[in-house]
Amino acid sequence: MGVQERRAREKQELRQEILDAARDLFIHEGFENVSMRKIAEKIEYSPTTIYLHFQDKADLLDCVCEETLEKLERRFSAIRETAPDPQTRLTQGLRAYIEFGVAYPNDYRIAFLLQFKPFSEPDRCVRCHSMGQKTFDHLRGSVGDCVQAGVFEPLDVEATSQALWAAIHGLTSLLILHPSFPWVEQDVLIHRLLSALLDGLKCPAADPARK
Amino acid sequence: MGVQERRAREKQELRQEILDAARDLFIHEGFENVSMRKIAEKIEYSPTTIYLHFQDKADLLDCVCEETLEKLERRFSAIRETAPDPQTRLTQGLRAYIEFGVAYPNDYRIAFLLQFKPFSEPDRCVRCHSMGQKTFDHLRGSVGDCVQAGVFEPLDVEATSQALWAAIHGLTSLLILHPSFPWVEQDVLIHRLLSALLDGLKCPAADPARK
DNA sequence: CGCTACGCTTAACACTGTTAACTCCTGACC
DNA sequence: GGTCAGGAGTTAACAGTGTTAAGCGTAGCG
Repeated sequence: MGVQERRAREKQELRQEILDAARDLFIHEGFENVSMRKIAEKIEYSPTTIYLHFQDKADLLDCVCEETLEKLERRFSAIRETAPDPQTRLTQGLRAYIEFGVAYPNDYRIAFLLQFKPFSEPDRCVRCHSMGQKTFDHLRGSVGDCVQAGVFEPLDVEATSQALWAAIHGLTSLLILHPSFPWVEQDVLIHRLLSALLDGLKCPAADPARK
Repeated sequence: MGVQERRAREKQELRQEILDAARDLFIHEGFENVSMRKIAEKIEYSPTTIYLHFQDKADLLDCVCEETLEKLERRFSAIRETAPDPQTRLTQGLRAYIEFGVAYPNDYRIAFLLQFKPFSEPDRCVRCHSMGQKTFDHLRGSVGDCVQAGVFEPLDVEATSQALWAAIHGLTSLLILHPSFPWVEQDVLIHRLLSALLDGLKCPAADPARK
């Protein structure tokens, strides 16, 4: 009886242990600098043991990526709870996205920069795919609410959400990938991007104080 | 006498041959799927010959990247010649950037997505670094001209240029890296991003026809 | 002719992800 | 209690990677 449950639990525990080790190494040493043997060494098992719990290295990455997206999703949920109105919810969400990426560059890299490679089978990264959708829903919801509230002109919510994501992803990934570029002060840059974007969407009547 | 010149020329020719083979393979099979041995096989030399002309694989990538940036820079130069006014020059430039990335995804990937990795010595990618600056100068120039011409409000040209680059890089790289994402029609998306951005920068007085 | 310099190759090293074959132990059944 | 099955974990190996050290062979010079 209960022996099976115990075994299953132990198996699950080891799986989590592998995942923790992998995430830790990926983040601190970079995905491509971490070998299966290094992960194995960290958890003090043989390399092949990992393959009893994960299909391959990409599968491991997929699972780590899912956890990262969950973390990001929780931030958005928290903002949704506390933001007083649609516009600040949207603004805070966009800022939080960029700041998340800057604060955890390697997490971000795993989730958005190297998870989806060209020349790889498209049926990969199943886990993080659905989690990614869930995260994007927050953005879509925020934009939709802004339109409903009359903050934005009536516009294509889907296209606008995608455009906003693209813009903030661009800034985040450039800050991560090109740290040596002579960027202006980070807050200034973020503010410049967000204000340009949002000013371009706002209903003129909604904010007469706009100079 | 002249034998040295001939030898130098032959050396240069082989170097270019390696570069051509490498670029071709990188673009068609993806950088990480191309080994030094594959490149060597293509040019019918031994793998170690490559090391007589390039420091290592990353150096090869750097050179390919430089060529790509030159190609992009030539596009911008062409636009500069033909565009009738600053605003259309800027718009066309931004569009051209995105379309370049979409048309040559692997070139773009090499130049902007995997050239600058974290965890790599910062003194790498020397060549493409300066070429990248030259390319960015076009954008900065366009934005500056728009401000001068009164199309844009007086604004921080540097920060705005960087924000614009970030936004279009974001869209370009997402379209490349996440082709399976349910994107809206591409032209709609590009237009949505650009119009939101530029509307947010324009001097209200400059375009009274704005609805 | 002898020699040197250099272009190029062979062989090797220390890795990589991944698989097949094997061991060994534990729990279940007769 | 003895036998057997299953499965967790191992070792050994394969085919490949980037890169380097050592050696070969020839072309050009004195």
